[in-house]
Amino acid sequence: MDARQSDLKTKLEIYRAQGGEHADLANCPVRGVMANINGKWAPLLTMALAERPYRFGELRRLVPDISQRMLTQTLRDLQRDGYVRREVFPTKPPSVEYSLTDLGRSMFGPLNEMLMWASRNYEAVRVARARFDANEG
Amino acid sequence: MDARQSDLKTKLEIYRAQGGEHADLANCPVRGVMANINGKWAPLLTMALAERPYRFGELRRLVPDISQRMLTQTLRDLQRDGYVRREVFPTKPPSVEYSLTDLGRSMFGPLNEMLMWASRNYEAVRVARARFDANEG
DNA sequence: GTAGCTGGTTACACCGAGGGAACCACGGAA
DNA sequence: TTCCGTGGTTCCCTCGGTGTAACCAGCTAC
Repeated sequence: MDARQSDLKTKLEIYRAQGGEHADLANCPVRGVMANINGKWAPLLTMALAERPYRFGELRRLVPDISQRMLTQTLRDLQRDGYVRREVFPTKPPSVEYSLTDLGRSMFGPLNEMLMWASRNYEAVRVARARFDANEG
Repeated sequence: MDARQSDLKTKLEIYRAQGGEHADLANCPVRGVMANINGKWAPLLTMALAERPYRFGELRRLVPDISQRMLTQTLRDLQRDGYVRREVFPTKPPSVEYSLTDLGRSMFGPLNEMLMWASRNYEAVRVARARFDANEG
């Protein structure tokens, strides 16, 4: 009936129709991609690797408040999704270098725009939060 | 020493220097902004409101698998950060309309680019995951 | 011999995001 | 009178993301 109204609505209906019975929005494939991109440390590590390749220990020293466990796990998740390439060099002791793939660099484009938006506007958000909280109590 | 190397490194040092003692990267203000943007339902609701204003019940019917609790909470978080405006109309029964603010529309730009990237590339990510998992077991 | 660096893995605990269901007040309709 | 629709709120519970600490193998330097 109303063309403007049916935009997102029909998108959602199409998505549900494609996916069959279990096509709830909670399991949308876009969500599955976003989840790994937006982990607690993934954006920061992606930023670092977008600049140049880093070795494991270098990343560890660059970001001191990440635990070794989460550094390993986040890098593995990024590697699994195809954003990061892991290369082992037979030095003594063996060293491991992480670098962005083409897919990773492609992903970093929009991610970086989000991050830059946040760093430009976090002050406005802080003000909005303060005003909201003031009108509460 | 090496100009290329010092890029992110010096940024992080500057950030730590600004923030004093408690300036760990885990509490970076950019993180605080990103957290509310990347909630489970926030991107979907922002997409809906970027299209046109919606009433509470409309959003509820548009996204059936969100619980009423999370719809209320997510909308309130978005409102608190200044992305969403909440207006009550004295109809019978009273209705509540949610719409994007200018800040919200500004935020939706880069968010939408991330979402579009994900919807263009989730197949590549799925393939990368499958290959990674195959080389594991 | 003992300590330290390389890059991990594993067991354990915590806590906060999110889900489910019940409840609320108000008014209209059958 | 009872039910439904409006837009919430509150309690309780689960689960997964994250942190802490200990442990591992191999080689080097003191």
